[in-house]
Amino acid sequence: MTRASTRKPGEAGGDDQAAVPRRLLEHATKLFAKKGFDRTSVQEIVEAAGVTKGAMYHYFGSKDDLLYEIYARVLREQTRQLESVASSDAPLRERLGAAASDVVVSSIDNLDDNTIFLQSMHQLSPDKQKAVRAERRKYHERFRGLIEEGQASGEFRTDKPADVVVDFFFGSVHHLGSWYRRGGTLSARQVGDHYADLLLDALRPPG
Amino acid sequence: MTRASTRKPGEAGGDDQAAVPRRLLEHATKLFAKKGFDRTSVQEIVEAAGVTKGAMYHYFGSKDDLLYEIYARVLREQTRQLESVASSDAPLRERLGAAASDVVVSSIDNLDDNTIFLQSMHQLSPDKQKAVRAERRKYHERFRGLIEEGQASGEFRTDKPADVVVDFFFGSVHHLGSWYRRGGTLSARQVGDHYADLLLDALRPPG
DNA sequence: GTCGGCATACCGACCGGTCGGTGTCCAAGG
DNA sequence: CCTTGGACACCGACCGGTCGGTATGCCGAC
Repeated sequence: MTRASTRKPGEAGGDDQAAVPRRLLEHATKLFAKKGFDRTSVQEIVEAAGVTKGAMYHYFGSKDDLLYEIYARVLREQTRQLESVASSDAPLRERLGAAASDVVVSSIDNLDDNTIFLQSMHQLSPDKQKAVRAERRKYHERFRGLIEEGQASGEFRTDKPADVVVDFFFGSVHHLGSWYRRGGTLSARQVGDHYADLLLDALRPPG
Repeated sequence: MTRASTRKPGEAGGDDQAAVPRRLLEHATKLFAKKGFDRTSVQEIVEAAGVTKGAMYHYFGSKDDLLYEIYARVLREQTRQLESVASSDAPLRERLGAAASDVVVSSIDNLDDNTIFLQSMHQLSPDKQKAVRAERRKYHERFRGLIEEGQASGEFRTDKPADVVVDFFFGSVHHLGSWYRRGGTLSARQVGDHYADLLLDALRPPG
């Protein structure tokens, strides 16, 4: 019977013909999010993707690698997005609000990746974990910079350390996956705007 | 050689003599928090606790049971605390502030339990998971009640759904474990008060 | 013919859970 | 006081099964 397809490896097509690494990543993401990293066997992943273990270990060095690639993709995308918003020349409140709302929307759009991030990060090998953390910290620092800018200009309260506010906010963001359900009453953008408002208003100088 | 101790089973003592179930729970908590539920073998737990597998399966029906007991303990304590604060006759803002600050402090005091909650809940058997979720929802509903009370009285803004605010806040709380480190510059209570302030100020009617 | 891109068969390690047995304490009988 | 018996707490060897990873072979393209 042989796996259908006489196509070239890199060639795109319908769904079946999508590049093997992409299919693997895609199905691994879904399974990791649904059952957790440890509970998902390599066998399940390759079956879902319609290939065999040989194929997987041809493209990825280990099961860990699969997880790491998922992280890296998410981090790259979020970092890119933040950088683009934060460095515009709009007023500070708008930039922070947009950054906050955007990260919520993108977290909801990719709820699976978000869930994995939350639950499985500590299962990565120590060095890969370190790499992820470093990237993550850079992201947080960029975000914190926006808050500190507003504190320096007097727009934001100064009685709350900026890093506490950052951790406060990203805690909320990371936990979206535990309550947000598609098809609910709120769209991703609505939640994003609510969250952004709550953040900005929490930052108003006390009076 | 025989396990030292001619004490009666229930009898308390130093550390070695603490009741076996307690010791198991204690070490299981630490190990689960450090390495995750799936990555921790029953063998490791019983070795850390200084007993054998036989002893563990004498007191707990399964590895899942161990995890469930840890959850249940935390939930009972937090629910008790919230109920006590929420039903006092202090002004609303004080009650909500105290509830918020308290849950942060208790989450930090038991960072391990908190970490486990975050990472391992989905590894419980479905029925136990359901039980935990139900208890958790009751807790959130009680908390939400406080916010709705303030919205009804005009003290709090009404343009943000109370349940969104609750999820926003508890996201932050659940994520304390990913950044708070003992020995840092902030005490648990300081963080709690910061978080409570941020929540209360985010709830001020917009102006 | 040889090289990338897979498939297939298989290995060794480990893991949760079980189960027959053992030591200890206590209560009752003599 | 000593014996007996049996409940309770625990021991530790063992088992079936699973999993990540590997070794090897095949096959079409160049």
